[in-house]
Amino acid sequence: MLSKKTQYAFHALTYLAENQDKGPVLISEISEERKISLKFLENILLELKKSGILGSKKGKGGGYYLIKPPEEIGLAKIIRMLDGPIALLPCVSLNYYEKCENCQEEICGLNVVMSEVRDNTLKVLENKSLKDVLREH
Amino acid sequence: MLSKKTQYAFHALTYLAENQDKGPVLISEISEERKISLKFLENILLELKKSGILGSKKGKGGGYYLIKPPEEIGLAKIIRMLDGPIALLPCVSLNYYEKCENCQEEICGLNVVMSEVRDNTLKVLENKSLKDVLREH
DNA sequence: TTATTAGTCTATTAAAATGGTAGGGAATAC
DNA sequence: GTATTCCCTACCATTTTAATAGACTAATAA
Repeated sequence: MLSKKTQYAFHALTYLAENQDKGPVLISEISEERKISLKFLENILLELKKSGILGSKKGKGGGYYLIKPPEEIGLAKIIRMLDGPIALLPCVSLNYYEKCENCQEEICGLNVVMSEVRDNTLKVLENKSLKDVLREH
Repeated sequence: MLSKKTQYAFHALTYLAENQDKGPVLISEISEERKISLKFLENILLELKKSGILGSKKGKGGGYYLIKPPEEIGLAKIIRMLDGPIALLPCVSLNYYEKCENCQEEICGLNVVMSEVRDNTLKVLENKSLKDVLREH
């Protein structure tokens, strides 16, 4: 399951996407509209900024904003940034690969099946963007 | 990611499947062969027994054994038993459904995408059995 | 230049989940 | 009846998760 953090991130990002025309949006506005703890949301948005998805502006008229159009922000990327691996096993993860301790991958049947699961999942997540999960699109 | 518990369960189950002819297998044998902490493995096997996948026999000559042929033990079932939901969001889980707090499912784009992910994942996991992950099959 | 606004950063915390351990109890075989 | 083996309950340490606190910095407006 996705963590609350990632779920909140999706809420925040879709809100930002749906209000792109308004310029920078206040953390507090997103927090109120999407019912997310203000301070928790602060951390999340900061992390998204550091990952290069969001820009920000301080002072009056400031806030957060998307720095790329929604259709260029892939869902898989968002999940990986906040939750880490998408794969079900470390030994089949493309971005967070780790060798299995007590199993030889070459003859491991699980490896094969879990690779298939991963591919099926990524087929969806890598081809869908923020735009695909907006209310109006 | 699957928990260690579930990963160990797969190890143990494949070991049992590969040694079905030998009758009941000792926990300690599985523990040694697959390098799993004995006491932790005890808990796991017990849980699998309670879930109706394994049988056991006490005393000399005792141990654990599969009570169904490997091809009848689906991978999705094993994961759900030990790790819970397979879906990425509670609101798209078939077996552990929970309503999202601050979103209306009818108009939620994430819901649609995550349902698709779930279906793609289950397409694999529900159609593969223990037999499909054995070394020799 | 000062007050205000709004994001930045570090630390802390409480609760839950994870991974593992301990040890006695109960059933079975010999 | 004793050795064997699973059964059961409780416990523990560590990590992760979700959330909070508060001081700090940058931008803007008056």
